Amino acid sequence: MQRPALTVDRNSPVPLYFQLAEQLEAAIVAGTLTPGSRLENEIELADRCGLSRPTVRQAIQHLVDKGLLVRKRGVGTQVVQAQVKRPIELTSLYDDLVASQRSPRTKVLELATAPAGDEAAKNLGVPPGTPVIRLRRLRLTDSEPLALLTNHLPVDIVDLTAERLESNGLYEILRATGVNLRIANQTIGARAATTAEATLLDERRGVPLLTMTRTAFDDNGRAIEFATHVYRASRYSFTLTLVER
Amino acid sequence: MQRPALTVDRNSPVPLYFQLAEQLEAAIVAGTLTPGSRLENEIELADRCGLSRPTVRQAIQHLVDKGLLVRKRGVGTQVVQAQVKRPIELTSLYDDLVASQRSPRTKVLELATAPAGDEAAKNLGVPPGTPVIRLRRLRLTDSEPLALLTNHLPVDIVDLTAERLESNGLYEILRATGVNLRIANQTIGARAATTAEATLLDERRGVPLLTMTRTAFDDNGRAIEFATHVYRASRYSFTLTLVER
DNA sequence: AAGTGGTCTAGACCACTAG
DNA sequence: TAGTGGTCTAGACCACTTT
Repeated sequence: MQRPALTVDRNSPVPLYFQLAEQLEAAIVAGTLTPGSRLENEIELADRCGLSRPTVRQAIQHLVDKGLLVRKRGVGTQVVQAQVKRPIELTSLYDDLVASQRSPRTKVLELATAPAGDEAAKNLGVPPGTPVIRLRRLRLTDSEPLALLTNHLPVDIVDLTAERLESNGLYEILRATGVNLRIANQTIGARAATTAEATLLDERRGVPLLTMTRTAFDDNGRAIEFATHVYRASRYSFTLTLVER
Repeated sequence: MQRPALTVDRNSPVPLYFQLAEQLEAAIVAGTLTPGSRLENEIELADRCGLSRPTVRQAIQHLVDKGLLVRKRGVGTQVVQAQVKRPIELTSLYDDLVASQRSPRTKVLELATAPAGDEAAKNLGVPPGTPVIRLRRLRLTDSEPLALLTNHLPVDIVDLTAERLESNGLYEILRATGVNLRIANQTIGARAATTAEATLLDERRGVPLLTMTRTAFDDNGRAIEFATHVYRASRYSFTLTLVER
């Protein structure tokens, strides 16, 4: 049983449950709460923090969803033993790379408005032939090609410039414009590189590529982006953590 | 604003919030609640079902996590427009295939106890050389090879027989033995098929394969399984839905 | 100004697990 | 039997969005 120091600031605009969750997470990351160790029970935790039990439960549930804690009825709450890896999130590759300090670079290959093809139209929920923004970028890290990114967006979402796209991720630009991405459907597969792809990615024709297609929707349910990305399998893979609820 | 019929059974052992969530989900699937439509507010919903607001909120939160509903403060709760696909879950490929009615078949290629190699030992958290169960299976659907599955398990988890493995998924067997899988780390990538893999999968050497490695832990945080699977990219891909919280 | 979801409280009873 | 988390209630006040 381990009892990390916990204090909440009732004058902070940050919700109390979130303050508690952050402190517990920090204690886990710092090693103050060791993997496999048990937390105090919820009542005791509530008393010690001066919070109600439902608020404490909300904080714990947050960390259970994150895969950091495990609860068992009749037993208690334990710190997960398994090392949790960063899950696939609703973020862009650019954000991911920045987060892992990989100094990404972007080369805009195409930025144009063109009639939507059948696939893009279907995924964006617009009639075929509707003008859409078509964007193709090459993403590099440490001057090595990593991925070829193709995106389609409705024309009225955001004004994109090649310049801005070379210094910011697409999702970052969307967020700054006030677009709130809420839900996305993704498919991950593999296929052989075409000659054109191989040339751009500095590989040979036929090498395995990891593919990801994604349709992202904002909080109104409107399709904001249809993406078809291919990654060099030799330099990229997806990592995720699954939590049984 | 749409008001589906909702009733809860207070004598049922099923939690009230779950009963409500199920009925709302059923209404969404059935089309009674159409995409984009708004639900009643939480107070009204609570009154109409004879439940308290926190219980109603718990039901709604469940469906938000599932990606079926979206909540916006000051606005209301809406049915998501985007079609939600089945996410990657902590289930086996076998279960997935059965669920999609694909009549899977399994051929056990190897089932033996052998000293753990470095990678398996590291992922299972045992010293290298510790005896572990090594399992290799070929999974087919409609008599076509689909994937080559390699698993390592600690010897004392479960008694496996080739016979049982040919008629049940590994996860099903584990569940039946009382093992509760709680968390798993997965990596999805791609690479070219070796000659041996190509022969087994009825492909040619060098074709792109989709790869998945997974380490699964039970609710005590003990590593139960280390899997290395390769899929024919021409016949399989991963689908998942991301929800921004 | 009115209506919505977000947060929070202080209790209560129940189901499950362990010794 | 004692202790744990799971569920549930009936309120309260606040922050945000829309009218």
